[in-house]
Amino acid sequence: MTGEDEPRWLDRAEMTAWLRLIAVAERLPGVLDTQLRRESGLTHFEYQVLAMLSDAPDRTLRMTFLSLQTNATLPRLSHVVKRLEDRGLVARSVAPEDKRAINAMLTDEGFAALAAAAPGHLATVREHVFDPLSDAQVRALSEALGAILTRVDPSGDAPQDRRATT
Amino acid sequence: MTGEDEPRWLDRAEMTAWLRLIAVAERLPGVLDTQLRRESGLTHFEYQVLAMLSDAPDRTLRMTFLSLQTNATLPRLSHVVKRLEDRGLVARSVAPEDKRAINAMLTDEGFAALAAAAPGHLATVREHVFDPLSDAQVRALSEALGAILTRVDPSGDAPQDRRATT
DNA sequence: CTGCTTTGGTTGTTGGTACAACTAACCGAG
DNA sequence: CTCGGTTAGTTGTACCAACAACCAAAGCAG
Repeated sequence: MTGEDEPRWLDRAEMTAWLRLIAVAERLPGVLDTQLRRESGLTHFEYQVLAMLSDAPDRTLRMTFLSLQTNATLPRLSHVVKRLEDRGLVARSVAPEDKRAINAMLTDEGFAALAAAAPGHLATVREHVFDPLSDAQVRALSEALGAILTRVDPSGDAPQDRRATT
Repeated sequence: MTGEDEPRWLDRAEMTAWLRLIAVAERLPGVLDTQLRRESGLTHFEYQVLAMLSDAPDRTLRMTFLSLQTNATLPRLSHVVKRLEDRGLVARSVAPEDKRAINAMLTDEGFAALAAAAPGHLATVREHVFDPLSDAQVRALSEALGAILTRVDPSGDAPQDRRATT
């Protein structure tokens, strides 16, 4: 059916890069989650949601937009936002102009929780990611990851730099 | 107690790199898992375990070593290997020289499952990761990730290039 | 304004991972 | 040889995410 050649194997340089990429992809989320949960009682994903909201006009965003920006499926976001709402960190309301849509808004308590969590999180990110990198390495890393993202996320929704995530 | 300064905020270049890094770390595992589960009935983590074993002498490795190489905790590996054993892809046996240790060995069926899964997986890796990268970008990515790994995984256990993972 | 399709979101279930507690084997000091 | 500590691994629980099924509002054809 798909009369394609056997794709060529990875050479040694590609293999090393690949092993390192999956190692980072596997371990980094755990590092971030562990620090945030211990010191702030937040998941890294919850932190991202709060951070996105804190930077939005009126601290308010649509669920669908949030799910794209945070690399999450909509069901996942729905569950998480419900828990955040139960904890008083976020409020939900029906959007006036489209009664299907839901606006998630960061509450004052949510903002306070984010502000309390941010310094420790930022320190962790610096320590584990940026401290060991030179400026040139940061640029090179960013460029390579950007190229990968065009394939992993063809719609190109993810990395809208809206100023504050960390 | 820890009389440290507020760590400096991320500048714009760092922010972009950071957003892209967490986007890749969040989405890439899902892409790999989805393809492998649909086409081969394997998790990416299960695939890694089988691949590590297939490249080892006698297709046999100790649980602890496997857990380090695959970036997994020991409890996680224990659960997964048990399931793989139930499916006949792996066999476990007590190590003769240390009766605490367990040797996991790839069975013939396990090797067959790996061989069947490999081409599709390799194609996915090429398509989503290496196709959009130049050789220079691969080298730069690898170098930056290596630097990050020294912090995320201080013991330096992860990326022993044992030839075959993908 | 009727019916079909698409879009936005929620809910239930299932499966996998983390964390903590536990058992068994090894090992070194007395 | 035995006793405390360490290492290797398993088991149970609790939580989080993926997937599928579902509901409601919007859009659009006729």
